[in-house]
Amino acid sequence: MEWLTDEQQAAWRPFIALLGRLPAALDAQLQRDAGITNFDYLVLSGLSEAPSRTLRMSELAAIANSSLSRLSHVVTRLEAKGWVRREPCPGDGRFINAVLTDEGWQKVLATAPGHVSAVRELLVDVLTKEEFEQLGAISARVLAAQGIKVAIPNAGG
Amino acid sequence: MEWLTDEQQAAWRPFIALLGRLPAALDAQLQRDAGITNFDYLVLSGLSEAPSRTLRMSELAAIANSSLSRLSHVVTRLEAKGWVRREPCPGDGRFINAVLTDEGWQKVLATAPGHVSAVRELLVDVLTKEEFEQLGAISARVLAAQGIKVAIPNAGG
DNA sequence: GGAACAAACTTGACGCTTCAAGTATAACAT
DNA sequence: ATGTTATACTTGAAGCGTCAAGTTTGTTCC
Repeated sequence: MEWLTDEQQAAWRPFIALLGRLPAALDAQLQRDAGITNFDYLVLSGLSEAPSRTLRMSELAAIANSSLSRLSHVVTRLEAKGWVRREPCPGDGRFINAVLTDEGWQKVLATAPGHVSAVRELLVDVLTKEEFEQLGAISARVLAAQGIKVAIPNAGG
Repeated sequence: MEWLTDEQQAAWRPFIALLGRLPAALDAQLQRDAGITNFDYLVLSGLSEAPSRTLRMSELAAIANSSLSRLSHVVTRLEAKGWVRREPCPGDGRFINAVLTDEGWQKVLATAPGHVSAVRELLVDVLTKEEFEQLGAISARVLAAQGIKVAIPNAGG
């Protein structure tokens, strides 16, 4: 085998540190201010942007970068809090629609500003416009290599 | 408040997807081939690179981007597997040294090649040299804004 | 149209992470 | 020298994620 070159390590180390720390920092803000996890937020905000605030479990799992199993557990918790409800899909009994309730919508509205601020403070505002775009492009490329395409709203895609 | 612009979202979405998926992919390889988590590996390899394969718990926590609590639990498990042992520090009774055992060293040797291959396949090889360096520089910058400095071996730092 | 297969989702158990609290040692103040 | 505060770490419980199985509903293929 061959470990990474010094140059590669100089890039790898900061990146893996970021991978470890940024999610923790984002989670900390959401937990403190809204009592939810980053993943909860991803699920709620994913639903909030969908037509009729409704998505099939499997679609929602793709948006939240999650296994169905994980999503199922989380939706059970979110349902218990009254933010989401499940509805069987009339056409095909295998599908389950997750629907954001009005209370869930209110939760998203209440939570978004603080979360957006955290994203800005931790990431967006410490980078130049070009750097942030590069970060996005690089991320998209890594995901594309795994066959994953990320949906971007308002991007004609 | 103000949500992100379309341009910013076009960068943010792929990035957060990467944040969700890459650790899972790395964990999957390590779990399958070595029965350990990414975090376990970070701890073991961190020790393997330290002088005398020994680090104080708090230093190791910094290297592994972890809380002391999390590290303490993990070291307990790694100790049970015979890969790490704890030693009180003679000079200052508050410090505890974590020491990589010979078995732990062997585990690192056995695990590293597969892990490195995964890192290459998932990340390094799908990017150009320039992109990978940019990714490292951007990561370092984001961390620096939090006051975090990442140690790079063989970099005169 | 009935049996085999597949797809979508759920469930339970186990392991890991986090949080709050606790212990033990050292440094500091008076 | 003694009480106070700070540092380094541990511990237990509660919550979350993962994995392997299980359930239910559709599809396919003679």
